[in-house]
Amino acid sequence: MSKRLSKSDLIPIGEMARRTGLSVSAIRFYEDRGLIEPVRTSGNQRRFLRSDIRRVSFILIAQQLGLTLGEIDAEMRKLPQGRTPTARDWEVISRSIRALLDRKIAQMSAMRDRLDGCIGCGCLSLKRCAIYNPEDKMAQLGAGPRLVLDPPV
Amino acid sequence: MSKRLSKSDLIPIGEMARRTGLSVSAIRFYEDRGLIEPVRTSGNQRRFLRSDIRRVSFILIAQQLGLTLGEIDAEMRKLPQGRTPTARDWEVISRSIRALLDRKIAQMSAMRDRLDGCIGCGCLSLKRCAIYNPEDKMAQLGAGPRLVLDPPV
DNA sequence: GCTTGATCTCAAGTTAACTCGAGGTTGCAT
DNA sequence: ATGCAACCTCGAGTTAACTTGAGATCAAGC
Repeated sequence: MSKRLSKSDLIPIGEMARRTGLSVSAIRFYEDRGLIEPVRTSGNQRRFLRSDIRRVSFILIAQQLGLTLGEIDAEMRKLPQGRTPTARDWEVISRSIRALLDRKIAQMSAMRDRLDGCIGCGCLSLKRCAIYNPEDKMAQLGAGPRLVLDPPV
Repeated sequence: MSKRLSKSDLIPIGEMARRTGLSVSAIRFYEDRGLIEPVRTSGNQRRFLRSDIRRVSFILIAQQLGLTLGEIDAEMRKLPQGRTPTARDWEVISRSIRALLDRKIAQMSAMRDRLDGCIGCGCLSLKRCAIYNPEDKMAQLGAGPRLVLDPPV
């Protein structure tokens, strides 16, 4: 006899929302982004697997770490079957995230140190400022929305 | 006799763009945001003062430091006459920016450290994860666009 | 006086990560 | 069988920091 799917194994979106703390619309949005792929009932309603809760948890944790949904998606697609991460996967991924965080912190620290050297100089010259012009071209931040570090405190 | 305004003291927008490295549209945008206030010719064209170059430089430097235009605007309005910052002003402002940067770095470092404790645990549980749930409610990141630390490398 | 390049305004598009609302359908308990 | 909460889709709105484009006007040299 095969393992039956009990009713409680297929979770509707509202319950997903309650269990993960996300809003219903956010969950739908993640589906649009391709981060989760619920099945559908005959009546076209979403039904999630229990493993999707873990998957969403993973997304939320990674977000707390400052990854964008794009970066998170990339990490997850690196997994063998594109599957919900296991404990082992999580270890691999979290190491790579750590490296990413380290780089970002180093970048900000460098900026702060340059600022220290700048306090009191008052140069305010684009041509000479150590911050604005550290070794020619650090200003690779590109177009579009700029570096946003934090919401206004 | 009064000091005459020589032609070269009133800078048109195109020259501003060349001198600051900004695009013409970005300069207009900054004006819309109230960050700069050029005068107008009889024919309604913008003319900038030399001091506006310093003002724009200041904006660009502060942006490199990770401040939003809103934060920059706030800093500048703190100045005595809402004037283009002098060397002394710059010192005061840069100290306050430094403090801001320090806070942001500390926040990220704390997150990274929590990640370290997490590597290998594989819990992936929203209820128990130290990252997702550090002392109840660190998750004050709010709605709207999330923490974006860096453009994709 | 004419041409040409620089400017002008205003509206709409871009990216990220969602939210909100309208108008319509499903699923489950009674 | 019916009522109603929960679900569905789709389009538009939000914020930040700009860009792009259309259609019109200005400034300056020849």
